[in-house]
Amino acid sequence: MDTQYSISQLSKEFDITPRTLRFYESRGILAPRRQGTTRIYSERDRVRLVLALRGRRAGLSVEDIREVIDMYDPAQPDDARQTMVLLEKIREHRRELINKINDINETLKAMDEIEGRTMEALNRKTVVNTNQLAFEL
Amino acid sequence: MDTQYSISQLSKEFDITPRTLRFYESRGILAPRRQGTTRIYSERDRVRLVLALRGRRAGLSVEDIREVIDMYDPAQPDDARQTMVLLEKIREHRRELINKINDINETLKAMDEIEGRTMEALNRKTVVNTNQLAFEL
DNA sequence: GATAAAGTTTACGTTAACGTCAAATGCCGG
DNA sequence: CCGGCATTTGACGTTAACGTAAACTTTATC
Repeated sequence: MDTQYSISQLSKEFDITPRTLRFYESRGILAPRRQGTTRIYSERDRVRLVLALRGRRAGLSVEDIREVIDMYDPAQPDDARQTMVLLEKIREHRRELINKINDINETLKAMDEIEGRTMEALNRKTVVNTNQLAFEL
Repeated sequence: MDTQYSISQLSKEFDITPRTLRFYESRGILAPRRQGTTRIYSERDRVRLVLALRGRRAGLSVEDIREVIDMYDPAQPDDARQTMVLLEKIREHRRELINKINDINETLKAMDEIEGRTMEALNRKTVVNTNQLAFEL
């Protein structure tokens, strides 16, 4: 079958603009073939796009995304030295991501506490308001 | 004791520039008192800065950070309606953060796989190189 | 074969979060 | 009193990740 997609199909499916797809192409993340001048995206492009959007939501830069995806989907085998360099980059990314998760968790904990305290305060206020209301009736 | 800090002390401690501290002040996150024209940061400022930097690493915008911190450390009690609005914002933030963690975890899983495959490839290459080396010797 | 719909390139615009001067002021040891 | 260092305000500069508009071409449709 070798499914293929137009730029508008992909942009609708993932709720991004064509501009974003062209931008990712300009940064080496996507490489659709051309039919004349029109872009035609393959299944492989679609997979790379999924990974890219996930990385984006995870907070990676477009450049980082490209590096990671290229490792995941190696077009040409690199020499060992180059591979080690990239491997170290991946590990660094991972350390950063783990730190990020920790920060997020801390923030979530703080939010929980805020929510608890706020609800409590809110209840107190509601009681007061109810009393006032009762008083006025 | 009521410890207090100069702008350079805080910027060194947290490895940020004075510019960042002034910027956060301009956005309502910090509010150091002044001695003449010079900023003097209190322990409360320091705490708010810690929260701000954590939120920053977690991927919150400065505006979001301000909202969250203000809820955490309410200067004046808000009316109930306003409180509900902020509370809903907090909950939305939390949903976003949880999604973010999921994306990060997916990315980490992909990285694990990449690392495994890369190590494998690397080992194969090393063997080849070793052979070549042996051949040349 | 006109017209609309979709796509293309080029290029300038936008926003967030600071960076980077510049020019002036405050303060301190010698 | 002076040179030097810390700070201040103000303003323009920077980068990333697209948005937006213009001017055209291609493709589909009636």
